[in-house]
Amino acid sequence: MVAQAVALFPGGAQSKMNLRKSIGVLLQAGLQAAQDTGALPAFEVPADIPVEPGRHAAHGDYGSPVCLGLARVLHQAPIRIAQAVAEHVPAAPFVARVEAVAPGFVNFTLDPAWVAAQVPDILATGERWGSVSEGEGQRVQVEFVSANPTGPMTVHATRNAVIGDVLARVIEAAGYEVQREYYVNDAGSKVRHFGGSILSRYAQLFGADIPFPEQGYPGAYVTEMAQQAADAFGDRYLAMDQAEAVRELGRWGIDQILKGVEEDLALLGIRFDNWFSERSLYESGLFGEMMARLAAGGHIMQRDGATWFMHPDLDKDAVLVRSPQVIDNPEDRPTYLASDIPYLWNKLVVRGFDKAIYVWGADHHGDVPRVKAAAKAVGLDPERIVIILYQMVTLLRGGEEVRMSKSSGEFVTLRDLLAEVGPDPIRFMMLARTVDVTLEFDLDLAVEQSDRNPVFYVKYAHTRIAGVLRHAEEQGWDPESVGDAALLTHPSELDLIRKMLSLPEVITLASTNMAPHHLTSYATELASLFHVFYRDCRIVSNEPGEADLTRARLMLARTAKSVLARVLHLMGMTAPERM
RNA sequence: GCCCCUGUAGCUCAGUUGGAUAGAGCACUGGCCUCCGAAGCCAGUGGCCCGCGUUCAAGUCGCGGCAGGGGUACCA
Repeated sequence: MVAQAVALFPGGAQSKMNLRKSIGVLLQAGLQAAQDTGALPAFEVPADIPVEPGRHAAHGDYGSPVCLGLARVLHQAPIRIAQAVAEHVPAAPFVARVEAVAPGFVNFTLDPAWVAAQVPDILATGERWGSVSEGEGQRVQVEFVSANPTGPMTVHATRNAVIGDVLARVIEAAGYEVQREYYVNDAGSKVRHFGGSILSRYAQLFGADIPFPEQGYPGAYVTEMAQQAADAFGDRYLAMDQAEAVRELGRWGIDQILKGVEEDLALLGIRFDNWFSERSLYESGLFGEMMARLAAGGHIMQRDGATWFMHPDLDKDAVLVRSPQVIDNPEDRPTYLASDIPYLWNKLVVRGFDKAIYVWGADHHGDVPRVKAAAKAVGLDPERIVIILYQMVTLLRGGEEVRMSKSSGEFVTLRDLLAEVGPDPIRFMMLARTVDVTLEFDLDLAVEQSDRNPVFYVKYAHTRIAGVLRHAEEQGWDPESVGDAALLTHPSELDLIRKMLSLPEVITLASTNMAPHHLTSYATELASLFHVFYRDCRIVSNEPGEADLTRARLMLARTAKSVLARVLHLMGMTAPERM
């Protein structure tokens, strides 16, 4: 045993690493030490050591299969390697036992006294508990929602909003500097179609007949907007040139819609640092610069009077950038890709973000290779682009799917959901699945305030602790007193603390995998372990001789409450004192 | 046709990048409040779409099927 204490996990606010990684570092040291003493032949210590939480009590708290993989390189039985490593792992204050177990796992058991001693640190760290420094201050941008501003937020866009927002929160907790941006698609033909739709309805109010655009927006909200326009502006748009009226009403309409989107998102607890106009990419001349840059690189081709983008990575020979069907304004008919290229340049070069994260519905998956190819073509590293694709949402009501169709203008909006369900269940339900699966959103379940609804389980644990703390105060206990953590020795107490100690790992996992759904399962597990602790351990005891234990348990309860609040807030949910 | 996602318990889903005995909620059955919030806890029933392959080890990787959803460039 190498007599070298390793301060890998200082705990508290200074904690920059998670326990799993610390165990990995210990294993690396053990692998090296075993070679140095000749217990193992020389080989290169792997840079990345797999460590995972033990799934069964017999496996300890963490285990690593690294020696199973080394068996081939070293031409030795994995169990022999594991034994050699286990003997050479340096001592660390948080590890009580290191064992080699057949067929070749190295298992670690945390020291219970160390575990208990972390409680005051976690409590003192408060809402910063769980933060890690993976990001090392890198500046990243998360662009999300970015729904067309031609109609209210749909449930599909709501999933986007929740994923993007929670991702941003998690990435911040992982040590990145994050900007949240909404990309406003205010260029192109849809503004015209939208403006034309409003104008047509508007004209009807004055008894005039302006045909409804073929690709117009039929929803009832358009008619309501026309009424608002009539109230605010009178009939002035009938007097002016029709194309001009379409343009002005289109821009006015977009502003109205965006205001509504901003309000609805605020009710969900989501705000953006920046709203970025697509049109500005054309007005600033950046689009032209990018086209010139692409042309210089031989990536532009003219065909049928249109402009096409070419790149060897594409499965098609070329992708349309700009259409020949230009009328008066040449910027009116760009394609999606056209603005995406200058936008990307703006993010990564002009504004200098280290990474650009996009949250897209899976129906856009076909655009991924194009944007990556465009990045390469203008000389940007495609690794700096991270695109999260999430699958569709289906709504259930009364056990049946609610059919939605944007073309008919009939769809359930975020505003409907907020009125019917409220922000917390929306967020939890939208978050509880991986982005890769179609989300089934059960409206009846979401509104149901019962034990069938998982949303309330976590919040209930928080309020339950709040209730216990209130009770303690009524009994004369000082809720702020710091107890003696060494008295926390019950298995249910230690299980609860170990779960709290693993929050940094969850944040690392969710951030590196861009998988915010891990938070929901963590929150549920943490709540569950509190309930078990509550069942097994009387917190507030007036028995003589149990005053110190009560103080210690009150401290643990407050700590659990703090960590629960931290997780709820990472998910953008409230942590109520009563419910 | 081609591309992407999915297929795990009766239902809805996890499964920490290939590890040890595959987990949770709901539903169903039975138990637990004269003491801190029973929106809670405990116990029981029950599962990896099919085939081949890679590997010491496959729910996880590869190939081929089957099934469902999405996309397929002038709407973005």
